[in-house]
Amino acid sequence: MAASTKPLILSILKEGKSYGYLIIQKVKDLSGGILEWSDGMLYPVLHRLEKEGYIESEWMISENGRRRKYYSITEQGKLELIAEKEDWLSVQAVLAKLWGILPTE
Amino acid sequence: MAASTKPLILSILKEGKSYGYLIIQKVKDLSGGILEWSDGMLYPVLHRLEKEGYIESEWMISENGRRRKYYSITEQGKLELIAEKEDWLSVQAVLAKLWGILPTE
DNA sequence: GCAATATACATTGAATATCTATGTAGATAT
DNA sequence: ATATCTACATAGATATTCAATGTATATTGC
Repeated sequence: MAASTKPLILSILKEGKSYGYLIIQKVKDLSGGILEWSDGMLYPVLHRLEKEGYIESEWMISENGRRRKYYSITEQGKLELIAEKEDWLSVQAVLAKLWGILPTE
Repeated sequence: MAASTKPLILSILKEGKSYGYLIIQKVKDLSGGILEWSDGMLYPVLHRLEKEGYIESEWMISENGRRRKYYSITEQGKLELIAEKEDWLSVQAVLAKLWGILPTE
């Protein structure tokens, strides 16, 4: 389910700028190793989100001389995240009912 | 987000057989009117899920003479639902962390 | 010093998914 | 009568997905 990439990426970037490789690590980390994204899957999504204006990028050189493309969320991206969150929680609420579990807050 | 159609449809059919039009009503109902699926969106998904063996169908005639195609979940579909549920909850758990809300159970 | 691994980004392209528009048809309500 | 509701279906343009492949530098282990 790669449909979850959008809210996940936007949510991560809302916490501060990050770059492709680190985002993959972060997702793996937060999920306890369950979610393992490939780079070939992520980069096209980042490019698309940038093209759509939800995130923006800037090249930077890290301490060790490695080049990285840092992404940050835009104002438009923050609005989009709010909409994505609403959508997600709507579905989540229905599934929670069907599965007999508590809805999130 | 039509990626949620699969777990939603399988979850609804796990509660008992149903048909296209009623599934749309059920989703609208459970979501308090938020999720409004079009029939042109749903039917191809039903056909695909049947082709993949997760659900099966039979034509029936309702009390008022209307023809309906009832779908039921298969054993394979039940297994798939378990997997889908796991996937969903994995993403849900990560989003819950990022959003600072409680994870579902 | 060399090989293996980790870091870091990018694109191509085939396969698949999405969903609007459109069509059919009978039932019910006004 | 006519509008609305019930009920299913497909075509096809558009978008998405992701594995495979390619480039390049840094670090670690031996």
